[in-house]
Amino acid sequence: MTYTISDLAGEFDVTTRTIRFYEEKGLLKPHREGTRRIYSPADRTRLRLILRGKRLGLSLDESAEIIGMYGTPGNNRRQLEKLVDKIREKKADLQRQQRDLKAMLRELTEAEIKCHKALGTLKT
Amino acid sequence: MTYTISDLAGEFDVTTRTIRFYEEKGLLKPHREGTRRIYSPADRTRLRLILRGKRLGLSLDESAEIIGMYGTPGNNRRQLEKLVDKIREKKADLQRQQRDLKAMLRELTEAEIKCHKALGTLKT
DNA sequence: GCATTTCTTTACGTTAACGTAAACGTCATT
DNA sequence: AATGACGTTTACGTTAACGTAAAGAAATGC
Repeated sequence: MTYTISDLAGEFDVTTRTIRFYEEKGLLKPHREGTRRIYSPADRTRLRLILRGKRLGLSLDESAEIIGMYGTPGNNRRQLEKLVDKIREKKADLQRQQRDLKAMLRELTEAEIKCHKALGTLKT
Repeated sequence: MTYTISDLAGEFDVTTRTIRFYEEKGLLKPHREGTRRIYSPADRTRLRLILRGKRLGLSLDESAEIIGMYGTPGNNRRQLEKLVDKIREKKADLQRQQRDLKAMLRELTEAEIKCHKALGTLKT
């Protein structure tokens, strides 16, 4: 299965300009058929991951770095250990973000409850 | 207790320019002592919330909107219901973000395990 | 009292992540 | 063969969130 650029743009609700921009930045390298871009399922997955990173507030560079970590790890020992360290760093970042998220969710829930109480006293 | 601008800049590791910028955008309104800015604990809290929003990838406008929801809700019924709706929308956004976060954490953990296995076969 | 630090305003500069427009190729349909 | 629908490259424009620099007032240390 393959996709055109507008297939993916439609599916993920972004513009074709955006997808080309990601390619320009080296995040996607679709196969070419003549001059046309042809996207594989793997390309589609990469785009999905990029957009997910975006929703988490990551820059494109950060997303690229993280996606790079999913690839097959080299066989060099030194590099492997370095990769593990980087993975742990990213995980730590995300875990902090998770704490921030939970805190904000708690506060919003509190605010919601306050609204309900205010509505309650208003019903009379 | 009050704080100067560089107190807060130091504590939260941002520049004074950043803090003034937030004020320019209407996110902070410190009291003035002559021409000097004086920050109350409430101001400090607002700054903390802004920076937390930033870590979550929110824009300043979004953070401002959310912080506004924590205030005392009006007494108008119509407005209260609208506020509840907005709170629920934000909560839904954050919950999606939470799913994205967990997915990414899972994948990073998988990658980490792959590295460990690779290191294991390398030890021989 | 003088230098140094800390504050102020004003204003132009910078980067990321696209938007927008022009100008053109190509394929399917009418 | 002409009309659209879709693709391409090239290039300038835009917005958010600050950075950076200049020029000066005020407080603080010695």
